[in-house]
Amino acid sequence: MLKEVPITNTHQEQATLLSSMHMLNKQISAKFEKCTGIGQSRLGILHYLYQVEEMSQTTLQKEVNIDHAAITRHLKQLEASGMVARRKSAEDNRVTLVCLTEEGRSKILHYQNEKDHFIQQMLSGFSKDELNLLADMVERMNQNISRF
Amino acid sequence: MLKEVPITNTHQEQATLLSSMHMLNKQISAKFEKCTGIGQSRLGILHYLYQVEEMSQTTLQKEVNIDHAAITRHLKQLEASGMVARRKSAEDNRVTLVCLTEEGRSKILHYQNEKDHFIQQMLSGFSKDELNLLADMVERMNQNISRF
DNA sequence: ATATATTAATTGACATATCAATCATTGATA
DNA sequence: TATCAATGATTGATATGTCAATTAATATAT
Repeated sequence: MLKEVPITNTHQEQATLLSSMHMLNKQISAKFEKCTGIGQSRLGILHYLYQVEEMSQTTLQKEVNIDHAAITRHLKQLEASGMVARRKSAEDNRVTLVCLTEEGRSKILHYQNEKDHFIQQMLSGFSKDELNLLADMVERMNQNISRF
Repeated sequence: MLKEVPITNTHQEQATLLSSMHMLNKQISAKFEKCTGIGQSRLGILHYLYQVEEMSQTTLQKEVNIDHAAITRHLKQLEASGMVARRKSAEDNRVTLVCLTEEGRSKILHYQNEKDHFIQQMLSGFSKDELNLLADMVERMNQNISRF
């Protein structure tokens, strides 16, 4: 009659899992920034800019999946720190085109290295199968809650 | 000479995984609050208070692993909304003791139900083995970055 | 052609988190 | 016991994110 785990514990375990994921994410955010010197979102923006010559803010916004307002503010700061340059589009005066500066292009390599190192540490001890399954589960959780 | 995956792709896949986890977490935060009507941290605070008669803010802070300042602000709002009550400790006038009000104690049941429902949805299609492995991997990632 | 819609970007108001500084109280010590 | 250190809570400054309202430019429709 005994299953592996009483049904009443399942709820508790899953709640604990959610809580653990929440805490893990907070840890990751904090440590990522500490190790790399830049936040995940900010580096994500730079990452997309790196792969392209120029990009409108809206395109960028859709790629990195951050609010319009947040993009504007990130880019302002990145511009102020000399990492990116912005200019109005000639064809459509509403759009602002963004690109990495030379300085930004060289600095991002350093950030990427730190990021890779961070990830290596975070995932050390994980087998290839585990990583695949983890990616799969993350994807499925995303799917499951995307309907709401 | 061919391994399963060229080494250069591993970095990219892991970076994608990190990014997916980041996005998942943002999704979870948003949808959780939408579904339950309260944020994860806030409900976490109530959850700990539920299991106990009274608690000092510092004890609570350590349990939920949120900054002192954030705790103070959460509790102020929870007090304003009638969910919790606070009083100074007689033995030590520095400490503030917190407890759920009757109203808070009854409302939390509703929140917990919504939360359980949310989690069920999020984890639907996950086998017991998968859940165990996921919990294990989350724990290991946490361990791996705790040193930094 | 002019009024109306839509689109891109910005700004303001708000929520939540952190860190650093401060205040009040208590404990320890010289 | 008078001083100094440690502790609990609060507050202020700052960072990042959201949503809603606004502004400017372009597209559409009558």
